[in-house]
Amino acid sequence: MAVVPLKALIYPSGESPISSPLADLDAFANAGLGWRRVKRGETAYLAGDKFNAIYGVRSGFFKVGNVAAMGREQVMGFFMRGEIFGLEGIGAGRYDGTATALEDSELAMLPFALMERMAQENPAMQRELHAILAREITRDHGIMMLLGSMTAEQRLAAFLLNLSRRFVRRGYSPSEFHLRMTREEIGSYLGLKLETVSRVLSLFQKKGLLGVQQKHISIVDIAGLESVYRQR
Amino acid sequence: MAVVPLKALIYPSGESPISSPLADLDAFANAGLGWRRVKRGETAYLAGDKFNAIYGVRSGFFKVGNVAAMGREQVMGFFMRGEIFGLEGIGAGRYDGTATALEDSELAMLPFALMERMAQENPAMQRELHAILAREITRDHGIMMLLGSMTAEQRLAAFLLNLSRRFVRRGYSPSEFHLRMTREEIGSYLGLKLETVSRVLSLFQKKGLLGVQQKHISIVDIAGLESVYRQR
DNA sequence: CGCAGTTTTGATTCATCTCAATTTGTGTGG
DNA sequence: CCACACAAATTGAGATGAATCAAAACTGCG
Repeated sequence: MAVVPLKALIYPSGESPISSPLADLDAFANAGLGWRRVKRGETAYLAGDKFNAIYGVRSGFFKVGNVAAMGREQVMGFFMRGEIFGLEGIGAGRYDGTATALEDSELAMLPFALMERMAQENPAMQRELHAILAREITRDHGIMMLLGSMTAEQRLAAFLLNLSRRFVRRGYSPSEFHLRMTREEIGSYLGLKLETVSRVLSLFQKKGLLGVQQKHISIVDIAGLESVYRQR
Repeated sequence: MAVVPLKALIYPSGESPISSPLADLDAFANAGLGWRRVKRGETAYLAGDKFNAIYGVRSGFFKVGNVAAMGREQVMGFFMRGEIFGLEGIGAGRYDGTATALEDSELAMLPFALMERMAQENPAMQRELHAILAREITRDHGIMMLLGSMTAEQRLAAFLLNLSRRFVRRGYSPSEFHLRMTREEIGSYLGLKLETVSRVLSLFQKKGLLGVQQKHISIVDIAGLESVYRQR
């Protein structure tokens, strides 16, 4: 049996944007694991769907959001190439959010039952799985921090710095990028209204921290952004 | 070897306030697992400590908080008997919060390496472990929802209803309880200032939803609270 | 190439914060 | 057991950051 590291299941070819202790594993290569194309605007799963797999982004960009009781959407996360989403489903056995592609994308499906079985037999795979879950917990705590105690400016600064770091790890420019999501989606993610997001972006531009051209962002002064984030 | 369900490690005697598919497992009983008394105001661990175990509350009440950069504390969670905390440590190998007892308490220490080893050999234990991690993710998402899109009144209502549900599961009254934490800690958890917490509590009282006597809360109108929570 | 969806910007309102004073409760030592 | 001191909670008044409502400008999709 061929030994296939997890990363190879997510990334098309040899590349490994994410550094993590990768498990040697074989079953995936054969097993029901599939790849799936999802076009912009289409969904990988809907809130309420039965949970069976987590997803790795091979290419493209996703949002996972939760349409709560009364129409208002809450975006729980954005995911780019090499990142994994769908973990919110594990608890209840159903996804509690809807995953929507923000651009034409490719997904690797990682059936959870299979992952569990493999983790059972392979300590490295187990570590990998726990790392994935732990990363999600850490990520969520960071967001709680943001939402619980930061101003609109700090939230936006943190958001942009976080995006920048993630882009850079994937080999893109840290300072020039294209937002795939609308102001409304950013706002939902950060607990702000779209007008506020727009205003703060304009403010940052006026302060000389950013260049903003609709969805094109260029970070002019990273240190400045960081100090906005830390201020107070 | 005696077969000991996980719950028995957390609860002193036979009782099982939490319903979950419990693993049959033995190693714990013998292994390095320990119990620990923590007095009110003392800590189970500090932010930055090396992560080695997660904790089950056998009795008492804990808060886990994160003193970010500039003095301002952010409370990430409150934990009562039968609940498990310390999971934030798994990701980085260090706890990123400080766990403080809000009353004299007893903790069960669950060494994580041991749990992983056991999960490796015992599918039921593995399921248990994943359930613990998944529950934390679900919990965090709920809090993100709160913080991202709810008013002060809705947050307080959700908080009280959540406490009530948790108390009831442990065999306490759903409508009469004693808050172990200060208004400031509640506020930090909910992304509000202590004065706001106090005001909203007073408002609820005036509306006839609650009786408030400092830390004694009696929920007079659960349905009313629920409708506050859902309103809009 | 036109139009719907998105973004920007302005004016105003409102919820929550901040600052401040008072009351109430709690733990400690005489 | 009482009294004192300190911490926690309540309440008020005013300031403020973000939301809301509204209009105009942009733009990229079909």
